[in-house]
Amino acid sequence: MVSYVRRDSRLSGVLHVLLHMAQKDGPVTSDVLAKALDTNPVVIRRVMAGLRDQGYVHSEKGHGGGWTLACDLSKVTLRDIYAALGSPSLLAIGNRTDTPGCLVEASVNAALDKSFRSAEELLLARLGEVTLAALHADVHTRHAARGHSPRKAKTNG
Amino acid sequence: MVSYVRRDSRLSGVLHVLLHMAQKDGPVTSDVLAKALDTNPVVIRRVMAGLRDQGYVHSEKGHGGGWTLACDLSKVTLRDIYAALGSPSLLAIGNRTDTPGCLVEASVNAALDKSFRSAEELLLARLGEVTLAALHADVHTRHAARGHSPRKAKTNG
DNA sequence: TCTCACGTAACTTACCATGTTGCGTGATGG
DNA sequence: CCATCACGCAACATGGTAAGTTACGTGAGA
Repeated sequence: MVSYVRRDSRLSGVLHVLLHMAQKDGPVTSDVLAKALDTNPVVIRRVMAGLRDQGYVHSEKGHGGGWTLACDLSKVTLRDIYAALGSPSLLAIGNRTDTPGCLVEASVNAALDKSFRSAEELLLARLGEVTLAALHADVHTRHAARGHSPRKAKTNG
Repeated sequence: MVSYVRRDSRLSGVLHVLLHMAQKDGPVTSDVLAKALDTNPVVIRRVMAGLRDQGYVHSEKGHGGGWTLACDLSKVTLRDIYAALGSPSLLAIGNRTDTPGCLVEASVNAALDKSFRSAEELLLARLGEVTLAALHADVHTRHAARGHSPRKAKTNG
């Protein structure tokens, strides 16, 4: 009855991947993406599976294959991506029990749940305000601020 | 470099304990509290250590010993208790890396952090609005709604 | 047909709140 | 003074999950 939850960075990772894909013309292989994120290709495929199933990206096998964007970046928000990952738990703290047999605990649960829910709602709302296009534009802005030419970006890391 | 975090229910547990103590006149032993929370006395002592160090509760050894409240319930909020527990992580999702060597990741981090921070701030603010006294009153309200006499409460669970 | 790249299952690892055991300390009471 | 109680604390065990890894299968291109 103990719910575990590791600090989940899948959303962060997926966004990183999507933005890298947005900077490339052709398909990008899991291997290349894995190197960019300093991780394993299988991890990339695993985490991208949900996005593929929901049509945000497309994958192709064989020579010249890899991952390509299959959506309008200006119409997809971080909240959409979060949902595509299966809407994992947002909060790291929670109630001891969902079905308290004790009035005291029921009272505690009610008070905490109220706060928890409002925080979750706010977070989801904020994620819903940010489009992938906005993020992509931000990357270019940061590049310019670094004194580089916006195109032909070096995309290590 | 992977930050782990189990669904933390210490706040929930501590609040449960404090409210039970508020309903008793004398000291309450870790053993009694442990039975109420269906856990181990050592766990109670461990989680209460922070509260004791910060003066919210008092502990006494020997015969007739146990835990007693040492604060004004109307002046202590859930946020105070949360802080006394060491301000554990609130969010279950986070960035892959805190120090990105990649502009793309920096951009992702910035966007997510903004949302994360606002959610955390809201949650803390909400917790800061609820006093232990309010929770205690809520327990009595729930008791009355159950058709019991407010005093002499049965405090199982 | 060989290589590439994804698809997927199975296993391992890392991490940490919680559970548990054991021993020490101080206070009460006989 | 000694037995008992109750906290203090260190040390170890447990359990669950994201991420890492290995292995094998499938389909597409050269």
